[in-house]
Amino acid sequence: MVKITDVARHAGVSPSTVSYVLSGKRSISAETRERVLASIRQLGYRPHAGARALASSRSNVVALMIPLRSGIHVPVVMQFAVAAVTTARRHDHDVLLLTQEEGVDGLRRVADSALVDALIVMDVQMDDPRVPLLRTLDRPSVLIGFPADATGLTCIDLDFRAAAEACVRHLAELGHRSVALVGSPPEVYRRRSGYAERVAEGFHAAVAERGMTGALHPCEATADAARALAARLLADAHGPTAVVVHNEPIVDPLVRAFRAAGRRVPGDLSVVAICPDEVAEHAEQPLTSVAVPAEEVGRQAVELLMAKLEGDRVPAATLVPPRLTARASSAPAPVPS
Amino acid sequence: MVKITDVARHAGVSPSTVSYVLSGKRSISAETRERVLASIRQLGYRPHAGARALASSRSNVVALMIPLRSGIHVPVVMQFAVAAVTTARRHDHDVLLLTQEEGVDGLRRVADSALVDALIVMDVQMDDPRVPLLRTLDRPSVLIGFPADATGLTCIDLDFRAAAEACVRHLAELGHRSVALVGSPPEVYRRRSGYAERVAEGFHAAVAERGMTGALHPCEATADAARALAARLLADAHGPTAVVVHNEPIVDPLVRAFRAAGRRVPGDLSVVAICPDEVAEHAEQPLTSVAVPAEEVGRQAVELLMAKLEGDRVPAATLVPPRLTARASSAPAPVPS
DNA sequence: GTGAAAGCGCTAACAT
DNA sequence: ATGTTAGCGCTTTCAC
Repeated sequence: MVKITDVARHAGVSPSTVSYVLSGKRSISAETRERVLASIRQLGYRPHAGARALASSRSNVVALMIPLRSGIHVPVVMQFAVAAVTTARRHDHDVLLLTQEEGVDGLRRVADSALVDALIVMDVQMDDPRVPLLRTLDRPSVLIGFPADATGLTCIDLDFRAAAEACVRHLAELGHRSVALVGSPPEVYRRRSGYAERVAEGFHAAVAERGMTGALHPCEATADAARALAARLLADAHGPTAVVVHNEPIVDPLVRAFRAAGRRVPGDLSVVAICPDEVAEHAEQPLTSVAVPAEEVGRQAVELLMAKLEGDRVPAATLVPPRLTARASSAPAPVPS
Repeated sequence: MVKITDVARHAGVSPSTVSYVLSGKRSISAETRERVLASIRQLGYRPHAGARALASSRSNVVALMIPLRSGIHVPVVMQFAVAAVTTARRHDHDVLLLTQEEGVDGLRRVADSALVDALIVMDVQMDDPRVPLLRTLDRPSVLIGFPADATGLTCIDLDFRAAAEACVRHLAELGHRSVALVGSPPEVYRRRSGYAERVAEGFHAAVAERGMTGALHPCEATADAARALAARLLADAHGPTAVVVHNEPIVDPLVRAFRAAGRRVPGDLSVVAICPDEVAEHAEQPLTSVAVPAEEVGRQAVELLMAKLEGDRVPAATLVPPRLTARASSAPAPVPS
C-alpha cells in the first residue's frame, strides 16, 4: 500500500504538504502542487479512509436509513436513495445504507462509532422513536417527513398539504363539486405517517373552502380492494364526479374498475393522482398528477446535510412545492342530467 | 467521547484487555470479562470505527453496487439490497451503497482507500468492465450474475437456464407443443446481460429437446409494446398455445391484451412468468411462475463474501435452483379443432 | 491470564 | 510557502 510518506518522499516534500495539497486547507505554490499531484498519480496513491477519519474526526460517510414497511412505494425509495448517493458523491461523501429494522440502536451505533458524520432518515412518523435520539446526537441529521414535534430538527418533504389542495383546485376549476380522496392503507393512518395525514388535511381544507363535498377513503394497496372501493363509490347516485388517488399500486386497478363499471374516464369521472411521474405517464391512460419528487427531495436532503456539516444554518422545514401536470384523466365535470 | 483507555481505567485493566474482551481473540477470565463488559455498558463505550480500521486493516464495511439501468425491475434490486444489508449486519458488517454510475473508478476508490473490505456488484454483463478490476483487486468480491469469463471470481445468480427449462417442461407436461418466449427489451440483449441470454438458451434447448417449436420475442417494457406483441403472436393461426414471459412490467398488460383479443387464459393460452413471487401472486390473475429469488441471492451473496473474508474457499459459481409454482395461468393445451 | 508499548496512516497545530 | 511532530483511538506483538 502506498502511503502519504511515500508520496512525500517521491515528490521531495513533507507529508503535511501532500495532505494540504489534497485538502486545499493552505496555499501551496503551483509548482509544488503539480509535483505532488504528479507523484500521487504515478504512485496511484489513495488516502486511507480509516486513518483520515481518525486524524480528522470526519469519515465523509453519511448514513441513510430506508423504510421497509408496507404501504410505501418501493421505486420511490430507490429513486430517493439513488439521488442521495449521487448528491453525496458530488460532495465527496459516501452513503452507508441502514434499514428501518435497525431502528434507534442502528442510528446510535453508526453515530457513536464515528462511522458516519451525519444521518438521513426516511419515512418519519408523527410520533417517531428516532426523533428524540436524533435531537440528542452530536451529529447533524435531516429527516424526510415531519414528526409531530420537529423542534430543533431539519425536515424536508413534498408539501403534501399543498399537493392535495392543488388536486382539489384543479378539479374545482373543471367544475367538480363532489370529490373523493382514495388514500393510503388504513395501517398507514394508524401508525400516523405525517404525509398521509397532511394529504387528508389539505384535501378537507380545500374542499371546505370551496363548499364542495368530499370524503376520505383509506384503501389497501391491492387490486381487489381497489375494485371493492370503486364499486362502493359508484353505488351512490350522488357519488363523486372526481377522485384524488394517493396510493400508487392501485391507481391502475381503480381506473380499470371504473371503466369496467361503464364509467368513462375522464368523461364521467375524473381521476387525479399523487404519484411519481413515471407511474402517471406509464399508466394505461396517462394520468393528471401531482408528482412525488423523490429525486429532488433526495438531492435536497443531502444538500441540507452538507450545509449543516459545513456549519451553515439551514431552514428547519423545507416543503417542496407541488407540481401538477394535467394529463388525459381529468376533464370538466359531467353536466348533471 | 469515551475511549478504550477510559474503559480500561474504569475496569482496572489495561486497554489491550478491553480490546481482547471485545474481539475474543484471547482467553480472558470470566471475572475480568464481566467487569470490563460492565464498564463498557456503564460508560456507553463504542469503539471508534476509523481507529479500528486503521489498527486492524479491517473496516467491517462491504460495498454494494446497484444497477440503475432500464430493463431492471426496481423492487428486485431493493429486495436484494435489503437482504444484503440484513445479512451483512448479522455478520457485524455495514453496507456502503454505490451506484452503477460510479463504475470501475468507484469500486477502485472504495477498495484502495480501505473504506471497504469487500465488494458486491449486481447486474453483471457478459462483457463487464468491472470484471477485470475485481480480479486484480486485493479484496474479495462476489458478482451477482455471470460474466463471459468468470475465471478467478465468485458468482451467484438464479439458474436462469434451468428456470427457462422448468417453464418449458411445465408447459410440455401440459401438452403444449408450440410456445413463445417474451423476453427482455432488445437493449438488454444488445448489452449482453448474461441472464437474458441464459433464459433464451435454456428455452431453446428445452424446446429442441422435446421437438417443440418456440421463438424468442424481445419486448420493450411498456404496455403498448406488450399489446403490439400480443397482437402479433395471436395473428398467426399456428401461433403458440403458451407463453413464457421474462419481463416483469409487461406481465399484466400482456395477459390483458390476450383477454381483450378474446383468448381465455389459461383456457386458450397458458402463461408462465419468470418474476418475483409478489408480482405473480398479485397479478390480476395469479400466475404460474418461476420465482426470481432476490432475497435469497442477496443473503447468499453476503454469506459467500463473509466466508471469503474469513479466508475460506467458496464455490466459484453458485446457481440458485429455480422453483416453479403452478398458479391459475397455466392449463392443458387446448385440443386442436 | 494480563500488561506495556509500538505502530496503523493521516491531519493539524506549531514551527520557521 | 513549507517542514516537524504530536497525536487521533485502536490492535497486536512481545513480554511476563
